[in-house]
Amino acid sequence: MPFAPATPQTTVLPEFLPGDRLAVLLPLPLAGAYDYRVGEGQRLAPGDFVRVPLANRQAAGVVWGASRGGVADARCRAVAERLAVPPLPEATRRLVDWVAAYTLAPLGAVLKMAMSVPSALEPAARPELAYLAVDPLPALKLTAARRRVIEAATAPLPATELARLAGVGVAVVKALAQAGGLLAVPVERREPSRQPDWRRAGPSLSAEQERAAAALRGLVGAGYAVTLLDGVTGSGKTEVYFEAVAEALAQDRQVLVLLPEIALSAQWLERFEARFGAAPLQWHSELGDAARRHGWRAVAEGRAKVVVGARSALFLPFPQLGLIVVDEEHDASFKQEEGVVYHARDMAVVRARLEGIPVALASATPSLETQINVQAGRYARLHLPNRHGGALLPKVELIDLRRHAPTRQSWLSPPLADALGGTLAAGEQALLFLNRRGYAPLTLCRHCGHRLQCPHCTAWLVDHRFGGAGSRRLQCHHCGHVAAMPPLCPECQAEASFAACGPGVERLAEEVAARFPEARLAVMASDTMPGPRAAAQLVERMADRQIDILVGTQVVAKGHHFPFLTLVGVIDADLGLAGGDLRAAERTFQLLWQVAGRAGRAAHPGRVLLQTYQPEDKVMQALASGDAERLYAVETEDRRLAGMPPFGRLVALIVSGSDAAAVDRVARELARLAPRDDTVEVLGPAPAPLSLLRGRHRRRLLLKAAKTVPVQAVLRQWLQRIQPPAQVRIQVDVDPTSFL
DNA sequence: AGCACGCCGACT
DNA sequence: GTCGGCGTGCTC
Repeated sequence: MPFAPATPQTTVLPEFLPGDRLAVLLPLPLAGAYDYRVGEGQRLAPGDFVRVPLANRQAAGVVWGASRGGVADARCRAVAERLAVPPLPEATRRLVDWVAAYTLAPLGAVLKMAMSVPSALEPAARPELAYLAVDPLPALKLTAARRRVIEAATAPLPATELARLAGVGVAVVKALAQAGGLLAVPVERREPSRQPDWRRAGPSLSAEQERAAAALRGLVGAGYAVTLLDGVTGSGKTEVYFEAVAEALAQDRQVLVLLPEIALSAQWLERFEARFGAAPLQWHSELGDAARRHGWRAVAEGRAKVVVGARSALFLPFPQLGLIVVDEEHDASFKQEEGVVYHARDMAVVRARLEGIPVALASATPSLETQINVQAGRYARLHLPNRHGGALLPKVELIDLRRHAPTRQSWLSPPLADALGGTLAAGEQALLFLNRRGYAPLTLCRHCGHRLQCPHCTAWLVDHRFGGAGSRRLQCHHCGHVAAMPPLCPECQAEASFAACGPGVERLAEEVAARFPEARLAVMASDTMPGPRAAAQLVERMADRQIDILVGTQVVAKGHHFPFLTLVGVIDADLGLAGGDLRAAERTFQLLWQVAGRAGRAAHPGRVLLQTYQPEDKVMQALASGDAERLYAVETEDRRLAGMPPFGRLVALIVSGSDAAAVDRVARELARLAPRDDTVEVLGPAPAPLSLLRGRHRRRLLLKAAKTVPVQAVLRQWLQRIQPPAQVRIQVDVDPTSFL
């Protein structure tokens, strides 16, 4: 876990005057800032956005501070101009510095995340003009075309629309306006959207919720604090942290709510609007350019009061941040694995510390790291042990697949099939969970055993039969490679010899449809829903009881509320346990517990059936008994004994490139140059489990160190001693959470 | 990230 | 004989 050093919050900004040298950081993968001279008539301060000359072009950057020298006067060029945008706030700049130092990412690459909308720095586009006929019409040459334009221009219209209406070219409209026949008026700016209103009455909270809400409210405005909001599914965590949001708004501060991308659901937004009477600003990867530009500026100018977004929202330039909430804090998608490798939950804690504000981490299944921070007294904990409205937690039962084996090419064990039949007969809904997209994860030749593999990755091609296009195809889930099913086995040329092995959600749905032909069935997976709207529609149909059985991957687990769902069946509870991942047990528990929590949220008690080959496993036992504490205690002890995070530190180095031999050379060289002392241990190199990914060969090294070791300094020294050829890349992953 | 510089294949 | 492919290297 990263900890930001305590530092004073206020600094007197030095001003830079013409002729002074200063450092400008550019959003490019450069290790540090470049020196520039302040131009004539300019006054600049740290944080100012500026345009500077760079080689034969110009680039936007941020004044980072005083010059660090070392560049000849002749090479030092002048700042072109200061951009008309509020300066990047000091806390945001320090976050950029901190994240770069912690992750070993180039400083400029981190700045790029805070400058994610280049067009937002440009001066506002001049307002669009609308044209209206001048009345009375001045004397001018009126052609037939012009007359039609005058007749159409009874109300202000944009030029293109007016031209279309009059059946003329835009040139006619423009010329007529020039001649004085049309009056140009700026189009009225889109009405500023309504602001969330904290004065609205909140929902009635239970005594338990009110206690937690009061505690969180009390932290807003009182400095840095980390609080775990730990509440069972359906306990109303969201409503509790909304009260802290209301308090921050009352203090006229901004709020950032981070959610896993997938959980940015219509249902969450509905709840927010119900509480505050207006939508928050949404920030996610599918935003269009105009929305991004508007959003970035609204944050920078302090107009956006509440921002809800996926991890990248953490780097928005809030000038008045008063509260951060990280919902579903245990979720693995907060870890960014590409480019700048960082964990948004951990960096949110850092940001809160740098801003001097509280951060709330919410989850029904908190990560082990966070729980250990609570035990160590670093984080406070607010616990909501009961479901809101008295709903009962579902009963979790294990189905031992060794005793209740499904028949061949079937995935529903007799007890689960019986339960499904009963649920349908009672007119209730069921959810079948299988965390595998497509029809079958593996296709092999019955004659020679050849397996269909991705040409660019160490991965099987997944058979998709009922995908969007309707046609059958093979797909790699790592690189997106798509291929048709070959007519012959590429190895032995046998005809029609392919056999699908194992189930995906599509195949499971096929079986369910065959067994329960009368049931209304839907499949929910990230690839069966082209966007958040499709997901919302499906959730709505489910809530409307237009679906009897929903078959889904992990996208069903996140933030959806299905009031009439009473049965959850987990097809392969063991799926996440294989592979020796440090967090396999914890993650499997979190995912399945979250899936189980979909059942029985309203008046009906729910039932959860887990199909497993290892019912005696500690994870299965924890799920069946609901005793998470014991599982976490065992996991904590295991990690402590092994010196694993958070009791020790890990850094992964991934060496990759298209030339396997070159990659191997660099990986071996790294190992040879590895730091040798008794505080660190270097393991590897070893081929990565995904030893080929997107056409790049990959080798891994792992540095394991005691918690007190300054791993960044160790790594910097280590990496300084090696100069890999350009085609070979060394990626550093501090605190890795994935070991692929 | 851009953008130029620099060495090897298919065209006017 | 040129146009152009993208590998490599630099930008205060």
